[in-house]
Amino acid sequence: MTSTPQLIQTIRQFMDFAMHHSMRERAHFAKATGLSMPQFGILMQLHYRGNCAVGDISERFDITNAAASQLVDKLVQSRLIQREEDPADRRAKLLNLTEKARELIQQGIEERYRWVDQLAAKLTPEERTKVTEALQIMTQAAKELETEPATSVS
Amino acid sequence: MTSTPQLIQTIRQFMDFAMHHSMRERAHFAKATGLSMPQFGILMQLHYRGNCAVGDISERFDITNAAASQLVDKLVQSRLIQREEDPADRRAKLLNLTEKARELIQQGIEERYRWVDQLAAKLTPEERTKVTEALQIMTQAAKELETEPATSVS
DNA sequence: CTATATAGTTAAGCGCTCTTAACTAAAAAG
DNA sequence: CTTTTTAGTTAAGAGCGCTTAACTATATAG
Repeated sequence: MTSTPQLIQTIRQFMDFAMHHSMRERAHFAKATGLSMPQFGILMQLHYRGNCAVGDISERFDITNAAASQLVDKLVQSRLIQREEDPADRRAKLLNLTEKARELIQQGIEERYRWVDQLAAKLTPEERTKVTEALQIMTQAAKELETEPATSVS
Repeated sequence: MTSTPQLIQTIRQFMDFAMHHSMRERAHFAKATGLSMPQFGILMQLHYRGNCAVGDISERFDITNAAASQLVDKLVQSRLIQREEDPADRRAKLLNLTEKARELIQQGIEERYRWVDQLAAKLTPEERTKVTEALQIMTQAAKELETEPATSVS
């Protein structure tokens, strides 16, 4: 248990940089597309988690069904979401991204990761090897954490 | 230029995890304290960048002076910001966090980094060494990027 | 079949942020 | 000293997201 404080400090510092850039790019993208943050969030959920129902959105963002329905409706009117009846349960709706939305999101992702590309370009081959290995370790640990119940800190 | 695609993929993947957690904790904190996202952002700016004027806020968040003034005013009424005349330029105002705000922010930071602590706790001593070294490399690269003019990707 | 629970929509109303426009007051320029 | 620029505030009004409440329609339980 020797270098833990330094480790934590190092992770926090890098995450501050990463967060700072991601937030700014996210805000910039939302502004450029005219999407509000909640609308943007819904598109990202559909992109990463796949098609879902209105209730999944209200659950994920901790808002009422009414609010989710209204947000979805605006995205439908903007031709970014397709809303159709679920044949298996005709009360429910199936939400899909339109092609227009997919293109938009792809742009957003590329913009968001431009910083990562610039960062990677600055590293030497030796550094790249080290960083790749270390972040794979971190990602693995993150995945494990996600599947565990919440635990207390050491 | 051998392993760059894998490197970039690895960085992106980890950043996705980190962003996901940071965003959720940020939203949770804002909700718990009753602060809106813009209000929270202003407090964070004052925390990280130190005291500043109203104009600095409007510039940073790309809003008008009027909007910044109104947001600040609400934070002043909530006793989270102290607003006093700048003796060097009596048109300007000096904005400071109150003690109440500092305590609040400290809680927020701890909450936001709980994930980091859990992550660090999962690593072996050997992994800790590797991760520390790699993230120091990345942070250094990020710092260098920040001071450079915007560059195109290789 | 009837009663109840579930999925979603709609409308009214509140609070928030934001903008524009008009304003005060101080600083800088002529 | 007068003019112009700068920093900030205030007010009116638009737009958005959210909630509650009332509603429709489908599915499920008794």
